[in-house]
Amino acid sequence: MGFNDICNTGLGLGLGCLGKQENFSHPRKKKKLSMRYDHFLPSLTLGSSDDACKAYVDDESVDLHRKASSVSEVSFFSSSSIKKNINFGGGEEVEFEKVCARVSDEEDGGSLRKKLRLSKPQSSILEDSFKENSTLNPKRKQALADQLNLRPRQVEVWFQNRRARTKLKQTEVDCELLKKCCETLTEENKRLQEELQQLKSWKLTASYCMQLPAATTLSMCPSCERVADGGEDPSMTTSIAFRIGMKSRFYDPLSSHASAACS
DNA sequence: TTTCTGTTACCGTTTACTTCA
DNA sequence: GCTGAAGTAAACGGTAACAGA
Repeated sequence: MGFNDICNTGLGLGLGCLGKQENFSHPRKKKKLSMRYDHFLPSLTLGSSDDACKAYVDDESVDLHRKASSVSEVSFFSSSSIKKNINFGGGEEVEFEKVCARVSDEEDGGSLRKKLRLSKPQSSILEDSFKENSTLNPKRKQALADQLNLRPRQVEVWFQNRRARTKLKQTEVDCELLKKCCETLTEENKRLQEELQQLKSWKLTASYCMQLPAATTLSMCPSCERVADGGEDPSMTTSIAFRIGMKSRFYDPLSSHASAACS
């Protein structure tokens, strides 16, 4: 498939971006000028009557592709772009990216987004670097960009996205933890409510027993259901049970799943 | 010293694209 | 082959820190 086959290239040849080169590394500047990043890239535009086919001759990418690299299997513009070698004046052969825009409503003034897919070596190097330090300084950014044949801005964006992913994952983990904690507390609350009901009913029984001083009373722990000899003093039974109930209020569901009421 | 302006880095959100089931 | 969901690179708007005038 040839160049012309793809773009059905017409005769229009335009040089995009009249801005200065130094603007490229100043993302904030581009915002102030209300222009998309793409529009700052010096570009050759090959016009066609129907399709908007643009050829980007990004100074940076030209420079990048001059470099030979072990990780040069860069999957730039994977499906919607082709690479082509052309000769510039002095015969120097330069590889550049030619991106054929989709024919869409983005055509006038719209964005032409180029989807980059990082290769595995690139990703793993970035991952390794991220593990070392999740933030970038300019020197490190440039070094990585050089190493990976990417623009510093791409490295920066990758780190931003990576941090966002990490944060998202951590949020998910925290969410799961809180969910479990909530379930545990709900269960514990339910159990304590039942215990409270039992204690209330026991209190009634105890008051009844107090009217029968000679009677022997037994008490049963509502949690473990062990029967204890309430002994000689029925009022003690009540107070012990009450103390047990009080203690359970300080049960920490995160630190222990043991019965709170039985220690 | 304070204020203003420009630059840089980062974040949260959104968009556009790719991959995969 | 089509479609929707998930993943992700990139863009955008906002903010804060910092340096220099």
